[in-house]
Amino acid sequence: MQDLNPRQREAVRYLDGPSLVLAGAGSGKTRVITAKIAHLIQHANLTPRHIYAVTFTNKTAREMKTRISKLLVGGEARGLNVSTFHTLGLHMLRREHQAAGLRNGFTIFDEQDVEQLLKELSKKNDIDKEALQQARWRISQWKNNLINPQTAIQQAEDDREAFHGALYQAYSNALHAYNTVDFDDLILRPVELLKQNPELRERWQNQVRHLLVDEYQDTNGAQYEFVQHLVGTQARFTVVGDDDQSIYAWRGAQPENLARLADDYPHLKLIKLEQNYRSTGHILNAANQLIANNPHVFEKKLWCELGLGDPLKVIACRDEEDEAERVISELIQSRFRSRHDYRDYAILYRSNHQARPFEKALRVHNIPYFVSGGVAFFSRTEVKDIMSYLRLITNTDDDAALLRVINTPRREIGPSALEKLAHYAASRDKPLFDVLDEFGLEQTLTGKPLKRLREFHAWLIDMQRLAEHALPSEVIDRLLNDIQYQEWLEQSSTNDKAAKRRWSNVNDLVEWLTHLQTEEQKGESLSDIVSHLALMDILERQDDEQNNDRVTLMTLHAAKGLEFPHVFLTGVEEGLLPHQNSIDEENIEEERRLAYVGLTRAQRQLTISYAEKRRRGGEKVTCEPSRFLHELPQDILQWEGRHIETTREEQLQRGKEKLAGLRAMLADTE
DNA sequence: CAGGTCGACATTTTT
DNA sequence: TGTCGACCTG
Repeated sequence: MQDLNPRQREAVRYLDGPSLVLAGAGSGKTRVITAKIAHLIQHANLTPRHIYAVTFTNKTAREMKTRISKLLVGGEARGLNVSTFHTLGLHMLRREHQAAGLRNGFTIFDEQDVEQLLKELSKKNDIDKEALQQARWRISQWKNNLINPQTAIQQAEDDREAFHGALYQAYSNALHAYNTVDFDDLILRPVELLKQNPELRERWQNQVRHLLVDEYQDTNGAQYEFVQHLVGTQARFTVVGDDDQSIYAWRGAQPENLARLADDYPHLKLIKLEQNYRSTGHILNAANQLIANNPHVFEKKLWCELGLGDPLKVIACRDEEDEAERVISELIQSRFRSRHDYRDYAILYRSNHQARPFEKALRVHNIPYFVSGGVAFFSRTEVKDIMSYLRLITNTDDDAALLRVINTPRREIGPSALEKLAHYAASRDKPLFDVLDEFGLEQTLTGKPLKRLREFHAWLIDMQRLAEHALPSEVIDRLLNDIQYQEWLEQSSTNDKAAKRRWSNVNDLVEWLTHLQTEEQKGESLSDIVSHLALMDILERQDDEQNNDRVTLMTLHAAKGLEFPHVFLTGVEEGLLPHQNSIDEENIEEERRLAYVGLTRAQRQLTISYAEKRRRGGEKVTCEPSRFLHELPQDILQWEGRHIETTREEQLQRGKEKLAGLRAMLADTE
């Protein structure tokens, strides 16, 4: 408590009702949340298991957990619930699966499964990729607003909406048949349960005695209601957010939920945290001035006591390779000067593919690095293959998983056999797996294909039996061995290197799986682990392993909530940041917030870079420096490189500075 | 049914 | 860059 400023202390102590903490970047909001949890346990007599804290990423959830246990003595934090919205929803669905109409061991559909299924369902309509995306997006939007298929169909006003509605209906039916849920369901279904079932609602409201929500500006409509129903009329909650850091509107987040809260809870206590503890003055000024270009619901001005610090450096580069080279050499020099660790540096970018050149340059210079990017890992075919196998073992109704693995590695079960199988299963109104050993199947399938299908069925039954009593790690070992997956990778990959890399990805997966089974003392079942994996509750853990002195590479989205002494904000160009799509959709404000998030990650040193030419698709395109660059206070920018508007004075100045820098370095070595 | 080859392809952000 | 799909042949 002594470490907190008066505002923060107020936020921690306030227990009389609902409260909203408007926390600017670096204002110590995580500190407030963790301190409040400790306070609730130590001074408000709440048992940890009645306290729920919700964050948006698994990483922050984990971080919060460790910070709280450091704050509390011994096992005082035991039983505390810190998780993402989706994990909380999953836990609720698990516990209440009967009420939700789900069978035990239900699985989670990921983005690709969803897309595949929608494609299958809309096959006869012959729609292109674009239209498919649109349908998916529309359905997700409906779900985020708690609109069911019937209502969607009723409200449809044109043909397209009607089509989407019908697809939504068919999609929901299919998910039900497969005993699966999608990501949106993890919020939607719990809300429905709470809404429709008074007994269940009361039980949960009694369970959740205080709810804390981090990054509240990123909640969507369904999540808003989730919170509402969990806290009930008692409304004992603390939500923390910052409208300037709302960067997930594209995913259905409604930053207006912040304002809506004040309407729904008239007694809402509003507390603003405006002192920034993270960044030096120049960095903060730049961020403040940039974000001032956005309209604001809540006025807020960040200030700090850390002094002005170094000016911001801007590096103009020839192309993306040049950018990578210059950023890395800047990093090397800086590290040499300041004797910082590699872990003190972060390279941030708008989109994932920008990481490549940096990775290459870092490898050339032998600098350890870490790319934070969970999705990429899980969309790898080898990872998806194994995941699908595991899913199928825990839930044989999961047709999507079955279709993915039934002929991988090759089992000589081709499209025509599958076509017949699917047809037969549809006529029997049963999951694919269930009809594999039916006699009736012999009407349509004979000979080798039939034999193969039967073999597959028998093998899977075996695996299921094994899964019942063996450890998850034993199951996966047996699986990889039975299907000869390493050999399959070797022969299906284009070259040895790729095969090796893919096999090592599989091993990573296995490693995390074993990790989950041993570390989490709960003794997780295979099905628990499979859903954890689906929620990407792993991998992010990589960075807190032993040798974590590495440079961090990540997207701006992934960087939210983190801080680094030195930050490189790269690819600051029109079309990239702001992204072209956002320019087209005239959604510059969110991009500006994204840039704001990037700027405010830096503690001491901020370097901005952009390329004048960049490879886009096939050919090189000329790029303009981002408009956001012009919105920064120009007098604190220190340009370097081939800036078009460079005046002679600036050139001279730069020369001098370079010399001074070299001298400093020399002095350093002596 | 498997496997090879060729050519097109397109690259926002994540639970 | 490498990933995906279409197409053809054995």
